[in-house]
Amino acid sequence: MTVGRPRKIDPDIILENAMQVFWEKGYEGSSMADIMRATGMHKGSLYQTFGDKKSLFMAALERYLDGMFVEQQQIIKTHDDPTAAIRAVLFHLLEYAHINDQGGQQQRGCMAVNSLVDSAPYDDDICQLLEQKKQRMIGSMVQVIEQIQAANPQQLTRPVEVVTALIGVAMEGLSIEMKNNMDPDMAKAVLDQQLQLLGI
Amino acid sequence: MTVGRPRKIDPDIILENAMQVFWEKGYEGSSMADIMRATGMHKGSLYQTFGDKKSLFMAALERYLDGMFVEQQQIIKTHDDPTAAIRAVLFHLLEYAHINDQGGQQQRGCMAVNSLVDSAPYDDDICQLLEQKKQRMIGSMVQVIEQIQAANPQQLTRPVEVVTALIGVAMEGLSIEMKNNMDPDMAKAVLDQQLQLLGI
DNA sequence: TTTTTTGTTGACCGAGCGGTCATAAATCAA
DNA sequence: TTGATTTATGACCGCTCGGTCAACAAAAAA
Repeated sequence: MTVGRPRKIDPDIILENAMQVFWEKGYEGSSMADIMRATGMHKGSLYQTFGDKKSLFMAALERYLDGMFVEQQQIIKTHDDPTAAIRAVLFHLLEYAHINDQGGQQQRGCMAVNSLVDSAPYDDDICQLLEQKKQRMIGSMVQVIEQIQAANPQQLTRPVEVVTALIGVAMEGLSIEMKNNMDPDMAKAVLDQQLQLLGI
Repeated sequence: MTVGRPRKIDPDIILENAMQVFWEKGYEGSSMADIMRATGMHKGSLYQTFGDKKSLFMAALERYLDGMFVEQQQIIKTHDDPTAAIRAVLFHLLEYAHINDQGGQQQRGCMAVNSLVDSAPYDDDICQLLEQKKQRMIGSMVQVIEQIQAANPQQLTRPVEVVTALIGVAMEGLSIEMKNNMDPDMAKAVLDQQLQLLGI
């Protein structure tokens, strides 16, 4: 076994709880006191484990993005029909933005989109992290869309880049609307319309 | 003339400068010191004139929204063709989000969309103000869209509410993308594609 | 048991925050 | 000139913030 006093709490659980706080309140809006409350750790330990607030935030954001990506890959894997796969992924994303298990009355939206507005513009590191993970997600979406095109060439009349751009923009818009209490069913209906327009 | 010491600066100019700060940095990100610097007023005067920080922010936000609305009405008035009118309004909105005359290297996005993410979720008053102004804007857009439908019934295959929802979501998404340095020409291209999809 | 290593704790720090207020300054009315 | 009225100023206040650190606790190694 390793030398020294053992950890009281698994750092992964700490990160998960910290992520929930950042997701709900944003970077600036979350104080270290909030995170202490949510994690049960004292600030000294948090700083020793994660460095500073920004590093903790970026670790939490990466956890969020990676967790989401894994879920998406699983969804894609469980669908044979690529159209069904992409729809399932996007509707799952909406569900993700809707849930708020911190007990707040407000919906949380997508943590990535939230960060895009309130953190990324003021920090290049966060900006880069988001861009990198976004490219990864677009990459896997492109694969699925190309499957659709291969199976049914006349279904999609527009280039893949246009389709992904329009989907991305719509998802970001919906995340914001949901954060401002758009009815989740309404959000799903809007997404459905957008996908119909695109032929998906 | 009125009794008492005259104002050093027109409150309207103060509000304009304060708005620029809030637009660029958001509500939480703007300190009263920032606003003092931008307006040339000392905090005592600001508090006497506007009450508190939130009231100042709401006044600035309302100024932004009303200014934008007036510009939109003018654009609509100068176009006979309703399709051209609605396109002009939306492309003008993109231009509006792109300009950054504070000298920052970052684009500002739309102040309303920014507020939707970083202020509205935590304050009912701001939320209400944004909702009210949004309804006003949707109202005037509905009028134009109904003109399109009246002139050419088979151009728009979907209900007005669906069209406005899809446009709104796309504009919000584009505002975020532009805030994260999407090329303005790219943003225009995406908007053009979205409008083509809708038959506008 | 003693030493070494690692994790935990909470008091403490300087800085910046939003907001207040007594005082000074600038105008008009008398 | 004097007093009333309004605006401008900046020192000041209490609070919260992110971050530090020396003392303490718990385990393995000696």
